[in-house]
Amino acid sequence: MGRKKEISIKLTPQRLVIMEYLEGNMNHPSAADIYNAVSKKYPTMSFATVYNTLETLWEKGRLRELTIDRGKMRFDSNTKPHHHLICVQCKNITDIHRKFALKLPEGEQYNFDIIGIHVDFYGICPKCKKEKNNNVEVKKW
Amino acid sequence: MGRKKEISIKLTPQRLVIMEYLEGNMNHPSAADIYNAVSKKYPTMSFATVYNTLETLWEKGRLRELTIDRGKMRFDSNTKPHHHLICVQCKNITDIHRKFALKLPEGEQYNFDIIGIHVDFYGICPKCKKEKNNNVEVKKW
DNA sequence: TCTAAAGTAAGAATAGTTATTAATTAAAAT
DNA sequence: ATTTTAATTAATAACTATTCTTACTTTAGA
Repeated sequence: MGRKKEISIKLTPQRLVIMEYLEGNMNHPSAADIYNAVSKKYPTMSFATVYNTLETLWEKGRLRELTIDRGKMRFDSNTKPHHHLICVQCKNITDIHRKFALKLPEGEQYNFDIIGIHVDFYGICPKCKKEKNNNVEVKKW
Repeated sequence: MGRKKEISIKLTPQRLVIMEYLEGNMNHPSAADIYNAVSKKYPTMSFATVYNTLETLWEKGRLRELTIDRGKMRFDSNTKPHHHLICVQCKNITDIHRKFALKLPEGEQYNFDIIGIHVDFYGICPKCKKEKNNNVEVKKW
């Protein structure tokens, strides 16, 4: 009935809570973000289950993994092809749903089977621009 | 005299060995790759020194950090603006020096100060295409 | 209802990176 | 050239994110 049925994974309470949290979430949360949020609703939730569920959803193509932060995965429940605008200071990520016409150059070495293209725009977001001392760490991106 | 002098960091034997290894290196090595390679020439090299040097070079704008692999940094000594073509299977990274004309959509939420744009093409490289069982892990990217 | 397969929770293990500290060294200042 | 001092190194401990292990539990289907 519900949209959730469409994906062929066993529906457990834990998975439903996680999927509910992710659905329409535009914050590109980390595994810890997800764990912290869902354990409020489901206090016995374990970190392993968060990771297991993320892995499963991703295998089913329901999730994109983002490697934006140094050493910390972030997850994007928006699986429509889109690009990202990343604030190098606060690490917030904004979705960009424009389509860019990008073609690889010709050449032997580029003879890949392309399966995806991601454009990352890096910059300082309006909020961080306003704050003082905002250039202390700007070089770090 | 040499090009190395231009950057304003103390020149130590350790740093020179690391810089020499990185110069013109197109392999986008990880910290471990670098450590393994340079400790052959300089056996007392410590991992901490590799990380310290990478940090310093990056602060001086002499290095780009790539977050391609899950949980492992890779480093790019080519600081000219360029893009990447990534094999989702063997994780090799090919540089693309074409320039793409990319503009952010109009809109309040996109009012960033843009400081960089990176395009990542994902695909299967020619070498991996030839190999058998090459779709075992293809979904994992 | 029973069974087999799959999922969960807790915590141990691992990998990559960062932090700490005492000893060493490079570059600047005599 | 020697001294000074401030930065760098090496060893290793600590930390963080993620994966693995295991015993127990639950789900879905026969």
